[in-house]
Amino acid sequence: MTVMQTTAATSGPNATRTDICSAPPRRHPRPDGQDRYTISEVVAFTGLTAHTLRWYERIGLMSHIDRSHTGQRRYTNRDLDWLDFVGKLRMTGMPVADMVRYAELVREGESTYAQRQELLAATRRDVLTRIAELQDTLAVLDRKISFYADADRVREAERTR
Amino acid sequence: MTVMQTTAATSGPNATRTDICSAPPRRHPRPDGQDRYTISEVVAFTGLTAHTLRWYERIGLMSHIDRSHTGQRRYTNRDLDWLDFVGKLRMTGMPVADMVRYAELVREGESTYAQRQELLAATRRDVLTRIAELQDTLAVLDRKISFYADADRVREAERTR
DNA sequence: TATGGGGTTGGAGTGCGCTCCAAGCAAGCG
DNA sequence: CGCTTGCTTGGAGCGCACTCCAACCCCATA
Repeated sequence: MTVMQTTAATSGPNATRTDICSAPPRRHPRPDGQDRYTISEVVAFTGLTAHTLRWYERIGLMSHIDRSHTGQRRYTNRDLDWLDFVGKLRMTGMPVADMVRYAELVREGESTYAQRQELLAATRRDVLTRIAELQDTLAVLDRKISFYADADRVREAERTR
Repeated sequence: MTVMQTTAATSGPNATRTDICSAPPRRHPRPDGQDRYTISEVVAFTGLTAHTLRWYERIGLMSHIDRSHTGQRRYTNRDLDWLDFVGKLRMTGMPVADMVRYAELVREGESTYAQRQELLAATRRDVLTRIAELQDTLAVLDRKISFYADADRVREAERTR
């Protein structure tokens, strides 16, 4: 059975004073400066639907998105990073309401660092629990699968007996 | 970061010809023979609600449950084992409809061994993917958490400067 | 100028997995 | 006997996370 390792990351002193802390090693479709993506581009990049993107904005999961002169949304690289992170949180099973709460903390600024840290730490604990549960499930599946494999072997033996 | 190991299990030739293959190392509340649990006992054991237990039966996720002479449900150890397994499948994110499909295969008997094996193998692949995704998420969380920890440190330093 | 292809909105609808309700029945107890 | 407790049923309702609809706007190309 393969086993993955979690890399503990360091965020150096170059961490900028931005909403989205600690720049991820992600490559953006276009460099900063030319990052004014239409909603359909973001759909293509993220796999989310346009409905979902607009809905995220309505419920406050994304802060106000830039608009073109005709009122169309123009997403930035930073928005993509945030969507990336939201995707991670979604995978942990965190309810959308909690993500909105985190987004609000981000909008409130640096004074909420401690609360954000605690929220993420709690999430981290949940994730560890989830992983352990899944490992457990994996063991059960392996047991059952090998039961069926054995049954197959036995039948084969009987057939060629 | 700790890492769990998945134990590959063997199911010996003592595997009985039962619906619920390969007996788990689970301890039952009462030994076989005295296992006629009321619905509220099962609620206590499993953490599910009575509503959910009845619903599981209605949709075919559990085969018909024994009844007392007055028509009340009496669950067996085997039923508990099945609920245990269902709980594992639920944790993988498998839709209830798929679990019902598996339950149907079990009811159809030995002829469906191959299909069951394939279904479980697919589930197993999903679980591995999920675990990998969660490990990934963990790395992101760790990065952000340590960003906030660093920010804390810096502030502390500034305060006592 | 018409047509098509993108985008906008508020609000309604959907699918899943429960969750609850109302009405009723059987057993045990004071 | 009345009362409580625990169970029964079919069907309705709920919360979540989308998902879609209708009506509209803007702009580029034929």
